[in-house]
Amino acid sequence: MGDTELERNDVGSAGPGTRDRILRAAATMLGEDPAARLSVRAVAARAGVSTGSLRHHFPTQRVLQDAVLDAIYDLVAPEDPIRDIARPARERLVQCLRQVLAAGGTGSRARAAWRKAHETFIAPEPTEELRQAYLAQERAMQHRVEHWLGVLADEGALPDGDNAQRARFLLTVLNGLSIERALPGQTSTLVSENATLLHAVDSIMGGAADPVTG
Amino acid sequence: MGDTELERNDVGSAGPGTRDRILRAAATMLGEDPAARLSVRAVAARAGVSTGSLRHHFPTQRVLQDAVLDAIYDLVAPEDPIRDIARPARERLVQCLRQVLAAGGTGSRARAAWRKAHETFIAPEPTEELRQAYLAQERAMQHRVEHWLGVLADEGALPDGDNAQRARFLLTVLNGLSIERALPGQTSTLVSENATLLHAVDSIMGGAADPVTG
DNA sequence: ACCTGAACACCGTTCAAGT
DNA sequence: ACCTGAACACCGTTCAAGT
Repeated sequence: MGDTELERNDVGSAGPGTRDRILRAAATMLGEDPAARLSVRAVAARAGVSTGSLRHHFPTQRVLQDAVLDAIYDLVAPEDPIRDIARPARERLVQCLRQVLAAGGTGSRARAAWRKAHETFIAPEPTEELRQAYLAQERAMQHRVEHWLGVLADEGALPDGDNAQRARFLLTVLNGLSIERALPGQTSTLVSENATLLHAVDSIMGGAADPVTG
Repeated sequence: MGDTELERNDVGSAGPGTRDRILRAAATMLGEDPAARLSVRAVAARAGVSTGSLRHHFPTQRVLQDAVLDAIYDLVAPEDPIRDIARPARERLVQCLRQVLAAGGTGSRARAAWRKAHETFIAPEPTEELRQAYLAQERAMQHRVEHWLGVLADEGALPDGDNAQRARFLLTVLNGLSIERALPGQTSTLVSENATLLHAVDSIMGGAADPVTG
């Protein structure tokens, strides 16, 4: 995996090639509107290509969307801790998740973040447009976590299984931890948050016999 | 609250009424296949009703799906199922957790619940008084979950371990699922929420070898 | 108020046909 | 191998028309 690049034009000859043009068009559309749906026809039209041609390069809509996300991540995030093969797999995964969590901040920053989330996504009536905007974010996160799981699976550190569902599970745990950071509890955030994260990771890695209990 | 019922036929007169028939049809379809997509036409046909009529009772697809979930939870969870020794332990625990989740509602009710939570606990500066108020709630929930774990442990259905930490973990998952219900995603709430809940329970019961993967 | 069914504007995927 | 565009079988939503 990881064979996703936006550019690799061979010699002078012609322009970027159809595959790239499609990827570019889709990325541009996402740039203009993060909630863009990237339908076959819309992307094909934007790339100046037929739907059949698009399907030839990206046999399925899911493949297209993943490829676009991969291409964007390739541009934007050169490396992350998941590739640090010196350290054990589960430790790296926890590290990655902790990074996501850290982005939400703690204390008043966490509260501000959720205030924002509440204002934009929860308070207003959920129009179709809003739903799409949120789904775009969610899909990006989901894809990121799935990417990490994919790396571990390639190493053989993760048993075969439904990585999409595993990612959903981990994201739910992250959401739970994140909202708890914004709530006025005290609870040994330091200890119990970490235990929860570790347990969640262990539960998908199938390694530990009796997790959580410590 | 709790105004979601599958049945409440008045006197003799006619059958269940269109709204109920639709709800029943959808619930049946979910029973047959938990991954059913519940499209307008499929549900309408199954209920023996026109798409227009379906739309009259459920103005949007999202409303339909929320209503079905509410109806199912209403049917299925009348009172504390933890002591129902006829059924397997993990099933009962899932049931209890689902009940907690159901109390938060779906759709606009879920959003209202989180709006309230936001107003009272997240938005204001966390005074000591506020923290105590929240902690009281949290402790109640924690205690409830620990109670369930205690019952299962007494049966020998749960390996020895730190039930407090296990409860914390489960509450975090519930928080995550609950906030996701208030967010405008669509994501097969029906399927993936259930998978997440099952996985969370399996992970603390230490039973399954390779959970989540299905 | 409740219900019908056609119509509209979209989907994703398939495929014979071209170059 | 790559590309085209029509065709198929679906969507969710809207709406004039009936009762």
